[in-house]
Amino acid sequence: MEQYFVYFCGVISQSDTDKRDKILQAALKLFAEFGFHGTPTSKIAQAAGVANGTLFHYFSTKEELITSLYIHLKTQLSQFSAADVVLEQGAGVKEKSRWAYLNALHWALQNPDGFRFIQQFTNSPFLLLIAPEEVKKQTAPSLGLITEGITAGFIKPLPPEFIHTLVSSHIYGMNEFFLQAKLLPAQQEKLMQESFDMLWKMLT
Amino acid sequence: MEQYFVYFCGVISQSDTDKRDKILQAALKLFAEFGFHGTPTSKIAQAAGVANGTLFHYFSTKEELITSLYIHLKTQLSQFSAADVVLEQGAGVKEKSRWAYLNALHWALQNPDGFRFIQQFTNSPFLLLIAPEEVKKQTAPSLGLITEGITAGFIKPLPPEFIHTLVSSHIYGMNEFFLQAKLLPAQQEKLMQESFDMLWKMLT
Amino acid sequence: MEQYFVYFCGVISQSDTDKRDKILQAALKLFAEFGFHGTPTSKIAQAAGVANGTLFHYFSTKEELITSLYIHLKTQLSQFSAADVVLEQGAGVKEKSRWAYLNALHWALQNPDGFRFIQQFTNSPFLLLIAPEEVKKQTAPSLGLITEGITAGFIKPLPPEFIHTLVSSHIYGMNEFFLQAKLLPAQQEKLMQESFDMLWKMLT
Amino acid sequence: MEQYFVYFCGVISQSDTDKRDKILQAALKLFAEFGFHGTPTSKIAQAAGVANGTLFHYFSTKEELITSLYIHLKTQLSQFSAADVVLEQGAGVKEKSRWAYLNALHWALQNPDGFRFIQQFTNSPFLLLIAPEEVKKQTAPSLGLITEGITAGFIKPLPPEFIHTLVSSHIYGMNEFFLQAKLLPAQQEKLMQESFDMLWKMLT
DNA sequence: GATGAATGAGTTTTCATTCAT
DNA sequence: TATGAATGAAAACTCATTCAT
Repeated sequence: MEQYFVYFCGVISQSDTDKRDKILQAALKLFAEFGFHGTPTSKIAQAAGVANGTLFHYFSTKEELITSLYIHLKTQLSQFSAADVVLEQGAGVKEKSRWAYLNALHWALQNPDGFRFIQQFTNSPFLLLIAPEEVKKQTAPSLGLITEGITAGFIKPLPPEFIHTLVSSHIYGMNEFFLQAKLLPAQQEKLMQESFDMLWKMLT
Repeated sequence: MEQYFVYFCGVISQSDTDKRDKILQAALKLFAEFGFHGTPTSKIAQAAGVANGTLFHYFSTKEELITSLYIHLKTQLSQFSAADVVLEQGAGVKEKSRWAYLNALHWALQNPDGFRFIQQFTNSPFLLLIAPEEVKKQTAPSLGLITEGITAGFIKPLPPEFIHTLVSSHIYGMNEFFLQAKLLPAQQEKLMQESFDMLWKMLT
Repeated sequence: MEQYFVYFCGVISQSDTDKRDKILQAALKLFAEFGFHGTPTSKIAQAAGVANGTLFHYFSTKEELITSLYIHLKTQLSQFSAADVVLEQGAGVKEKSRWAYLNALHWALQNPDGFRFIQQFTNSPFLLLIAPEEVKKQTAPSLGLITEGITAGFIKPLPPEFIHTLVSSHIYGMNEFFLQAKLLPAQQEKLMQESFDMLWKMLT
Repeated sequence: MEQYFVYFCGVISQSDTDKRDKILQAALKLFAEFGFHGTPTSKIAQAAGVANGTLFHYFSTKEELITSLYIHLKTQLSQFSAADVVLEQGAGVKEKSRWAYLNALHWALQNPDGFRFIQQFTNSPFLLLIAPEEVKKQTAPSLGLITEGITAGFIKPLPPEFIHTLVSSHIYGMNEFFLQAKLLPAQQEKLMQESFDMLWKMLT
């Protein structure tokens, strides 16, 4: 389960320039704390240790920086969520769902800034700037699994998007609770498992 | 069930000045569309049909306007949610919960701008400006009902805050789905009822 | 020597309305602390316990309030300075000068806000708004005494305005020193007497 | 004696940026005429030939601009006053004092805007923003000379700060008179010399 | 006379973005 | 590529003044 502890910085870049990464990281940290409107680009550049103009060398607009960051994090989250599911091809729908669910929640807990940013973004007018195809790409694995579950007769025969929305907001709520309740790791893990059972009970 | 259709504007004022109301209404409409950072105070004043300075006569700060609006809407939502529950004292926990759940969802659907604003606010750094006691006041009825349900043995013996968070995010998700799916009223009502049953199944 | 302790409020009005006085008093106190640009008319009205608009009932402009206050205080100061001089008609020039000098200094120490305001005003562009005849009226007694001294051969045969300016700035400096040095009354009085002797030595 | 005629602009900058200087110069000219509250930053920027934002690139606040200008001018004045005094190490206390006195007065006459600004500033609430150590640094040379004079038995044994205050206000008064009397240079120079003798007579 | 809500021009300040180096 | 000084449009907020009551 060590993939949970992969450091954020290591995950976000790899291919691009060093500076681009530093900018994204700095932006994320500041956005999480002050919101994107409360964070001037100058502060981001400063925190990233680059010049003011350099930021605009990599992102032609503040808006582009924000949406880039969103797509990056959302992609990362959905990949992370689907990670082990892919590996355990032999597993049943329930087990695969449990993995996906727990992975997503773990990612959120490991990347509080990232998850917070995603929430902020989702509830902002910026969301409209994301191409629908991009959105689809990211929900596809989840919707696939749900469809599989419905077809196999495990999950209630309701629109997959509906189920997906319920699952997403359930994860959102769990994260919210964990952030505020500050449980011990063991308690947290136990409650996480139990919450999946509750969720599954609701959906089947 | 006609109280669901009370118009927002009628609900928000009554006691205060005319202009103060107009400002709040205008702010709500613009915030919902452009976000609060995307909405200059000058635009709000203009939309409200008052002078620029008048806005600051009623709200000494843009921030104060935003938080005032939030508290107003949140209070309205929680009162609306609890409305019939109070009346039906004889009802069982499940029925009272159903009422509270459906009421909240109805309010969200009747006041899409208001609900959208609440979401934006909740996910913004502004939330920290709200006194914790104010937050408690608003979640109290819901927590009371949950505690009652746990005591009576209906709801799982988990922390009431935990249950509350799950219920809230469930409502949040439902609203999200309805906003995007554009169902017929009848379908919507049916799915709403069914979703409560699912929720109840999960919690018991 | 009890005239030194005449209360300011008693001195400033007498004939006009109660409210006009309260406004002037409040203005003086606030101007002394925050400067006239740092003091909004609304604050003055508030401190005076009258409505915002009432201020403009008595003074059609903030500027008029400021200049009225200046003329009032300056008149008071010069009258106070000349007070005993008038009474002691038999005294010699030196003694009359000493009285005038000490009186002025006492007034400054009894009315620190007033003196501070006069200084601020004198060094501001507002000074240009005062009619030259008004200025002359106030310096007349002092200039008369100086001319008398020059004619009598006591004071150096230099332009009276020149002497007057030196005396004024001497008083200004003495006040400045007393304000900052916080001497005991007895020491203060002694130094005051000594400073007159120094001044007289310089001028003769 | 040609150093008296060094132009202000030449003195103020040298090391700093071009624009920073232009802003300070423009500010000085406008402040002298309209007072600092009567001078919007936009006008300063305009007069300096820079963009509005550029002013805030160099001075984060209007207040900072004002205090920077004050410290700059006050430093310049005290350096200028002490200039030749330092050179004439062999001279007696009286001659050194005469130089310092005349230098200060010459500076005031050469830099009427600067002196006027210093007066305005000194009589404004802004003065409190200046660190006491900064104030001390500037009065140190003068106090030193006075102390020397007292020790040597020339100047009356009174507190040096007291003497300093009297000298300062004497200079202030002289300047005031010269500004208003518009004498011929020769007359002015003669009166200046005479006024020093009068001052010295007073202090010894 | 007295009020105080309402006004809107004007002020300081911020900040995304550009561009010469 | 990278820089950071410079820009100027736009934002929040202030405040002297008016006027209907």
